[in-house]
Formats: sequence, structure tokens, C-alpha cells
Amino acid sequence: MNDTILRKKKLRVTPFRKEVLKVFLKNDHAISMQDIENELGDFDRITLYRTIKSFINKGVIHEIVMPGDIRKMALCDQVCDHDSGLHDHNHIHFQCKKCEEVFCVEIDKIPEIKIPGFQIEEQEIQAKGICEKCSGS
Amino acid sequence: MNDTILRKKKLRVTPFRKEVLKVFLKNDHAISMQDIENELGDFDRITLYRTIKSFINKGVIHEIVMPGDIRKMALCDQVCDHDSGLHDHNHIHFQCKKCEEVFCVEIDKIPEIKIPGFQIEEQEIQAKGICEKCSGS
DNA sequence: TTCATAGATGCAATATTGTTGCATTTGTAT
DNA sequence: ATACAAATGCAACAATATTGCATCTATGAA
Repeated sequence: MNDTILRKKKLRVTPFRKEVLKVFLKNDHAISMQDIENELGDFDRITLYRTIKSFINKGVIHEIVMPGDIRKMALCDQVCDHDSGLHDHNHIHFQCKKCEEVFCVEIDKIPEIKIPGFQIEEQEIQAKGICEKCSGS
Repeated sequence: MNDTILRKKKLRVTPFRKEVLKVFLKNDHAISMQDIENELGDFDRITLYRTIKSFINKGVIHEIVMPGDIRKMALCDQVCDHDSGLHDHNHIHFQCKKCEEVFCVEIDKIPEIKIPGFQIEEQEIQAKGICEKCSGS
């Protein structure tokens, strides 16, 4: 139930937030602002912006940015239930060159990068290629 | 000389382009659209957008996007002298949490990621932490 | 169950960012 | 020196995002 998700993240359960969350839940890939707007029937754009912002801050969803002005969002794992606005993810972001969708893909272990002189605290990997579904066809 | 860079990438050498290129050359870190606008005295914004677009297409600069609506650009290595619009880079993108600058940092070898079912063709690594300069202070 | 209140919503107005079409100017190859 | 494709600059516009404020509502406490 999406009520549970919201409550867990200390967000008030409102009809609008449930609607927005539903859009995320029914997609297995990352979605854009446009996608959400298209899926919501009637809505107030300002409220949507604010909803998205609080979802990100509370760790309900996370932002994915990729070259080419691609800005999408996807649900967070259970892991990130913190109020800090920081997100920990054990996955990489993958964009399919065929269907153009962006997915969060779990991987066993994120390789550690080391750079002399730099202290790396977080890292994120973005990849492009052909996704599972498009490989088959 | 920045004339050489432009000619090598098959771009006409115009005063404006030289100005923009100069801004990139004098920074050792990635810069934003805002940064460029601030450094250029008097300019036409539309021309700037178009200039940036052709610089990216011809491989003079590359785009760097990071979570938090960060969109910056930096000069490409000599390597990417192709007209395809694709860029090959042997570096990762690093953002310092202290000075907030974004750097292109060369690393020895980019680790290979493998995901069952997915064909990875390109990948990019983004990291956050403390940069060389800020570590010292 | 009712009530008070912090938080969420919706509207208006506005800011920021990026694009398109078109006339004019300019860099470059001949 | 010249012709022409490419670049520029202007006007108009489109898309995206933000702020302030009045109103409404979800939630915890009485």
C-alpha cells in the first residue's frame, strides 16, 4: 500500500501524493516530469513540483540525470529511509539506446574508484547500451 | 592557441567563439551556463546557446550532469575529435562537497561493469567527496 | 469524536531557461 | 576579390520552475 510508504517517510498521506506515488509504482523504469504530467489526469503543476521535491527530500524517490538533458526520477530502495536528503543506492542507472528508457539496475558490487589526492565519499555509475527486453527482440 | 582548437574541430573561427573558448581554457574545472554568462561581458544569449551546442556536437566540450540539477561543461580531451557527437573519455566526473566545483579527473582504468541481460556500451562514473585543494586546507 | 494547528494545496504572478524564424553579417575556400 | 554557406543578433515565443498568499486538510492531542 502506498499509504505505508508515505507514512514510513513521514509524509502526510494526501490524495494527490497517493496519485503521484501510484504513477511511480506502476512503472518499472525511471520517469520524467512529463511522464507524470501525462499520467495524471487533472492536477496543479505547482503542487506537483512541491510534491516531487518533498519526495526527493524524504527519500521516496531519487533523481536521475543523464547527458542530453535527461532528467528522470525513480522510487528509492527501502534502504534510504533517512531525512537527510542523501541517498544510498546499490544500483547503477542504465539507459537503453533502443527504447530510451532509464532503469535502476541492481549490481553485486559497485567497483571502488581511487584517485590520488581526492577523497571519494559517494559515487554513481551511469551506463548506456541495450536493455534486457530490447536485446531479445 | 584557441584558433587551432576550433579549426581542428572544423568550426569557423569567430570572435564570439574565441571568447567562449577562452572562458573554458582559463578554468581548470567544469563550468555552468551561468559561469559563462558571468564571464562574458556583453553577449547575445541565443548565440551562446548555439555556440555551446556546436561545441558539444563537434567535441570541443562535453556536458556533465549531476544530481541536484547540476549541468556543467568542460573541455574535451584531444581524443574526441569526431563529428558524431559521441564522446570518449578516460576520466570520471568529480564534485567536491566543499568548494562544490566539478572536475574531470583522469583515472588509470575505468572498471568494467557487467549486468546479466544488459549490453553495456558506454559508461560514466560520477563521484563526490573532497578535492585535492580542499583536502589540504 | 472534536478541535487546533502545522503542513499541503491551488491560484496568480513572475522568473528562468531554452527555442524558432528570419534578415543581416562574416569567415573561408576558390 | 568574390560568392556562398555558416554564424550572428533580434524579436517573439515556449517550456519549465519558483514565490507569496489565502484556503483547505491530515493528523495528533484533548
